[in-house]
Amino acid sequence: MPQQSSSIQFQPLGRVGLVDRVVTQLSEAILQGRLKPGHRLSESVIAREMGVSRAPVREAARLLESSGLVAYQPNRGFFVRQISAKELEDLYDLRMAIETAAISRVIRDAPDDVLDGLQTCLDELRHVSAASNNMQAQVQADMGFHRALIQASGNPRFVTIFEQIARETELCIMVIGQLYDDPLWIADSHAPILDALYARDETRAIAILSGHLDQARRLVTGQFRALTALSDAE
Amino acid sequence: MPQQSSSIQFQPLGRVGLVDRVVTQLSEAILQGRLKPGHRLSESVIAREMGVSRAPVREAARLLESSGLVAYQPNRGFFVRQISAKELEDLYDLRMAIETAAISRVIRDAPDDVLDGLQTCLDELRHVSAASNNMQAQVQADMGFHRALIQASGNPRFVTIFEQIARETELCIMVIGQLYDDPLWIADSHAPILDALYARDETRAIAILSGHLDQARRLVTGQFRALTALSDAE
DNA sequence: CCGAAACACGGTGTCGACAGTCGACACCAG
DNA sequence: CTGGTGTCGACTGTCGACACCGTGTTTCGG
Repeated sequence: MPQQSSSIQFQPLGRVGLVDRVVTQLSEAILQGRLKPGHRLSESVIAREMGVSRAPVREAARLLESSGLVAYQPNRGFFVRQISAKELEDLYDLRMAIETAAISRVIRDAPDDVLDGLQTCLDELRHVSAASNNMQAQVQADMGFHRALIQASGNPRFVTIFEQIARETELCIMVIGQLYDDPLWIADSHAPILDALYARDETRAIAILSGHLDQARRLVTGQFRALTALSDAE
Repeated sequence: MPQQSSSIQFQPLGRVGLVDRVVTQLSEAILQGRLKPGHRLSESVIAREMGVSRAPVREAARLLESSGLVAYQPNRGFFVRQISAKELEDLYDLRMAIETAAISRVIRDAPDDVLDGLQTCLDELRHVSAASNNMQAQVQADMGFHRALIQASGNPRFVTIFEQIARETELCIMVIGQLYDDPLWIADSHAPILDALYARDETRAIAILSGHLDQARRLVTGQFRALTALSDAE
């Protein structure tokens, strides 16, 4: 009866361990705002609710800590990370450093067909921001372009740091709720960067990117400051 | 002795848990070369040798993973991180990005007395490299100056990333064994950076730092490539 | 003699339990 | 009312045990 000859009938069924599943559930809950910043993550409660023991939950929490979504206090446990306005500013400084460095490497090393991949991301971004009112989708597409830019640098370490920045920024934007008033601005502000890349004009590309990020920083931190000041007052 | 009032008689006694102690022991063993890159870290063996259970060892290993000293393979365990030559190059690219960004912030924001702190580090560095033949001490002093520079930027995130870079670089240098032939070069190549900082000349400071790091990168990666090619051949 | 399946072993993944610690609330003296 | 103290519940820190997985070895059919 085991007809299991050489064919491919079954895909490897979710061979993911418990830790990964807990990580997924927790990070989704956090990034969807169901677990708010500052909220205490009780290992016991989570373990009970997910039907697993505390060990995988604990490891998942440590993993989430190193990706910046939760904070750990010795003998007190894990809390959903509360990012301050200063930290958000610092985050944009770091992002500026990484992305400008990535641009230099891209202009120096990346062939034109890699840039074509970026063009695809840009089209996708333009399409999403024109068609949809879903802010989260717009943010995702925006991040997608920057992610592709950094991947094009060929430095995996840039990518991991960017992923962390993206997650934490997303966490802040989640707090804000609504962000852009002009969806078209997004795509239009990315296109000149790609133009400069095709032209291999490093100075111009960096200048434009800096301006773009500065504008985003002002927009995001401004609204974030307003929101946190509001909720602190309560 | 001034009659200290009832405020400070006791210092908060260090409440270090088992995890921290395991982390310390392991990272020291790795950084001192007693555990060589690629070596498997068996939780059970370490736990038995340190007289603790596997749980703290496991957590310590996860911590060391996020600081880049060990690598984790699912269902296989933890291994002392083996850094490739490409990764080492990428590491220097990242370091360049962080340090140049830090310099911009320092020149823009840091008052002169912070720069005086850097001067102290530089003196220390000069003293160590002139007096001692201990390579490890020289590397420490060198990193100390760069660490102070980055701390002066006022962005804690730069600092954490630098700490990670420093640890991994140290891991590579440990593999090499002997590095500098001219100890005086070290101090002399740092001084102009500080001069440019005092002069608030951002372009010059960045140019000098870039040159300095490029030189260090060439020196380190060159020897590293030679060494790893040698040990791969065996 | 050789290849594949069964096996044994050491390892990790997960679990439930117990002791140590923290924070809140009630309690007490002044 | 106020500052300090005792008590308690909930949680984390750590442990030993067991099942499962990966890997090298043995065994068996050809």
